[in-house]
Amino acid sequence: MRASDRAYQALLEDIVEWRLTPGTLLGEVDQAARLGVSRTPLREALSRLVADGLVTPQRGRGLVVTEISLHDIAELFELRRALEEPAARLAAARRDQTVFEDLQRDFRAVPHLLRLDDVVQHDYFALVARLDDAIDTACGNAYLVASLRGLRIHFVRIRRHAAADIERLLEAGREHLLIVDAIVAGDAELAGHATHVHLHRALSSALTHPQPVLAGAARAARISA
Amino acid sequence: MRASDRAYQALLEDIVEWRLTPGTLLGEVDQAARLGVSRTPLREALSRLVADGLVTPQRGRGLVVTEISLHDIAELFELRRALEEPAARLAAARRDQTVFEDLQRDFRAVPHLLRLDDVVQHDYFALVARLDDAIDTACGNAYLVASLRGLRIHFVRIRRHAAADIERLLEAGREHLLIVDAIVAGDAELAGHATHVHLHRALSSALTHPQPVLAGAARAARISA
DNA sequence: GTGACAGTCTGTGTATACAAACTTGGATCG
DNA sequence: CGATCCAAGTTTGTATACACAGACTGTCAC
Repeated sequence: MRASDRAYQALLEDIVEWRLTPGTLLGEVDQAARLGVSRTPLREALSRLVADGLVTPQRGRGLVVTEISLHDIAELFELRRALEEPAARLAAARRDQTVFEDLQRDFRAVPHLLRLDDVVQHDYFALVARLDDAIDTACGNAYLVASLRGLRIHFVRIRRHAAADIERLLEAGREHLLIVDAIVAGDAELAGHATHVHLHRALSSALTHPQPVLAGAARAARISA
Repeated sequence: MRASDRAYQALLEDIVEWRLTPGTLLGEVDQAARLGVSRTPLREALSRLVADGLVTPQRGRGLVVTEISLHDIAELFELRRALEEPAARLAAARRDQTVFEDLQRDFRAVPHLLRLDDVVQHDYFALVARLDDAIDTACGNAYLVASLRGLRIHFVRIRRHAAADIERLLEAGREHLLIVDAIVAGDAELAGHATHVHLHRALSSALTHPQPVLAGAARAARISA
């Protein structure tokens, strides 16, 4: 594996897992030393992260981990709606039915999954990731999928510290199930609208339960400013 | 200006203007020598182009200028619809009215613009670019705008050698005018649907008038394969 | 005491040198 | 005659060194 790939993966993980918090200055020599690579591959990794939007060049300071505010989250949800509604519609029209029938079974079992203990929350996210992959494959549009992948990186960062309200997860499971049902039925309109509903609920939940980490991020931003 | 930026701009122009045709192998030493920069900034420029989707890593051969087929164009139009419809809707809701009233005047004058001679086609594209910028500003969503910008790069490449049918351009002007009218009126539904109509017509036109360059690209691909 | 200027220092941008991997051509063996 | 292996060359990946620019600090002058 290439050193630049390792550096990219390591930095991506660190940012997404909030080990590198928003506003953190990413000096090339520091990070290169920390990750055990030289500056050349590290710079490539950083430029990829800039392209992803996880790192921002800040005039006079260098590269910093991108800040994320509640307003950013609202904008991200707007873009997500723009991309995921058409993706769901296209998936409903072009799907491989058996794949989504499997997902149907698994999403019906979500209440079981979440009732056991709260470590299984991870399993639930893995299931959602499977749905995302299935939709990506089914919608059959490489450019759309590329945009979706770029967008989802931001959401795994947000989700890491989202309020893990079990009631909300169960509700989200039901919303996802409806999307899957619609795709199985080949009902593009319903798939799109069910996606709209799901994103609306998810955003409402995110905005009414302000996440502690975001408050922390805002504080860090004020300090570093 | 940084050497990596100059290299990026130069390569971008070369690809978009079809001086570097699809399938062309971009050797690092060759291009670095041609552009008068060393390999380090050139590699950064290439990685940005890969992120843009204009250059593709081809296993075993190195980096090549991305191929573009009629199928790709259809997929690009799907993504464009996904992004531009919501952008138009948001712009209608959040616009600064005076900006779009100016555009209204200019789009009404398009028949004049195009009747003079066919060099002015360039002025027409500049006007469309102004509309794009106005919508970007008005829709007030940085993430959506970033995705749109990434997408538009592909369309300037396609458009360079699109069949310059004057009738189609006049029709496109009328379609754009309707979008502007809807935004001025604050009618989000109409803005979205007018955008849909415009993109549908544009795609139909692109598919029914197969562009000679794309045929050339396909031939080049066969030769290099 | 405050402001401005200069010097130093840190950090990014670029170039070059070196190493490793892959491809291609040729030669040898089956 | 064909296939496989080896070797050489080309090309990418990585490291390091050097140069330049911008920011901070200290001192001097007003």
